Amino acid sequence: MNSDDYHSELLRAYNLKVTRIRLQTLDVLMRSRTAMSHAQISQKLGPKDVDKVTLYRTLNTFVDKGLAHRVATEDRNWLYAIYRNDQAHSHDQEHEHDHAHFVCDSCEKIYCFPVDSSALTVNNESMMGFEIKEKEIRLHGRCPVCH
Amino acid sequence: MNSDDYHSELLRAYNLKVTRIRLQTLDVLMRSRTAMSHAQISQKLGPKDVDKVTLYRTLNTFVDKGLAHRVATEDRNWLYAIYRNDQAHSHDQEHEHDHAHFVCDSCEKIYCFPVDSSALTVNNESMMGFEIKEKEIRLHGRCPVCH
DNA sequence: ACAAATAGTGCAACTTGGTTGCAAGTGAAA
DNA sequence: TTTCACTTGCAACCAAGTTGCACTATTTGT
Repeated sequence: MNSDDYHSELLRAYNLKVTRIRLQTLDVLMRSRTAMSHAQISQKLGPKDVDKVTLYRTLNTFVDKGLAHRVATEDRNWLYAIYRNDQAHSHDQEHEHDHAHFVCDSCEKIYCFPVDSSALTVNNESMMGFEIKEKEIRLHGRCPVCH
Repeated sequence: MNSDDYHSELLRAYNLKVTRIRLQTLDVLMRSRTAMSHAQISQKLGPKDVDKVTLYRTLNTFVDKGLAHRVATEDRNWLYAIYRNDQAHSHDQEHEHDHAHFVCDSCEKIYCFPVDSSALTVNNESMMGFEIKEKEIRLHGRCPVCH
């Protein structure tokens, strides 16, 4: 099975029609180790080949259907990343989407990591009465490439 | 010492000239338990009384000088909160600004919490080679008010 | 294999949140 | 009280993302 077939199946599994743009977008995201912005994806796809609005809608659809997730960066942009099988999330339904994001202060790339959410604890009394449903840990520093 | 005097001193301690707008902005932020958006602050101040650009600049200045910090929300806005004394941060210089933010999924307010950063760990082999300088944990759920 | 129904695409115009440039006003050090 | 750098207010601007609408492509049923 080639990667296009694989991607088609993935799209269908999420009740999405298989279109050229979705396949290409999915492919770009799958190949990237880091979460990508609209602009970055658009560039990879060839900006003339894909309308910016269509790409925004494609990405939003991926997020809405639970195929991808979105991270807001410090400079008020969004980055998108596909949920990967190999990024084993907690099997606890509640915390299925717990995340660790690593933000490189040098190249500004954002890496997504699998994380055992039970290892994330906040030991503080002032949090009494707050019901925690989901956790995201965001780490800043330097990635191996920029080291 | 009244609160204005206190705020004046705080501003001076951060090498900022004491102006009406800074005092008022500081006051609004100090009174709030949650991080506030430009729009929220502006409303508290009386939108006619403070130019939006000036408020943006005031907030940016606070952040630049280390008096406040900024959290990017999911919907690409910024919220601002003063670093408080009573929010004891780790005394480890490196991780001085480690944070826990609680995002209420109902009222969308963001609460800042003190946190013992050493309690935040990500146990994962795939993070080899990543140098972590700062950590932020972001928790989603329901705050006591919306419970 | 084909047509109808449904969903996706492309374009232009728009909205929102935030920034820049510049002239005028103000705080604080001397 | 004068000076000078810093702050403020206004208008114009910018960039990211969205909406409305006509058109096109994918899917489903036959």
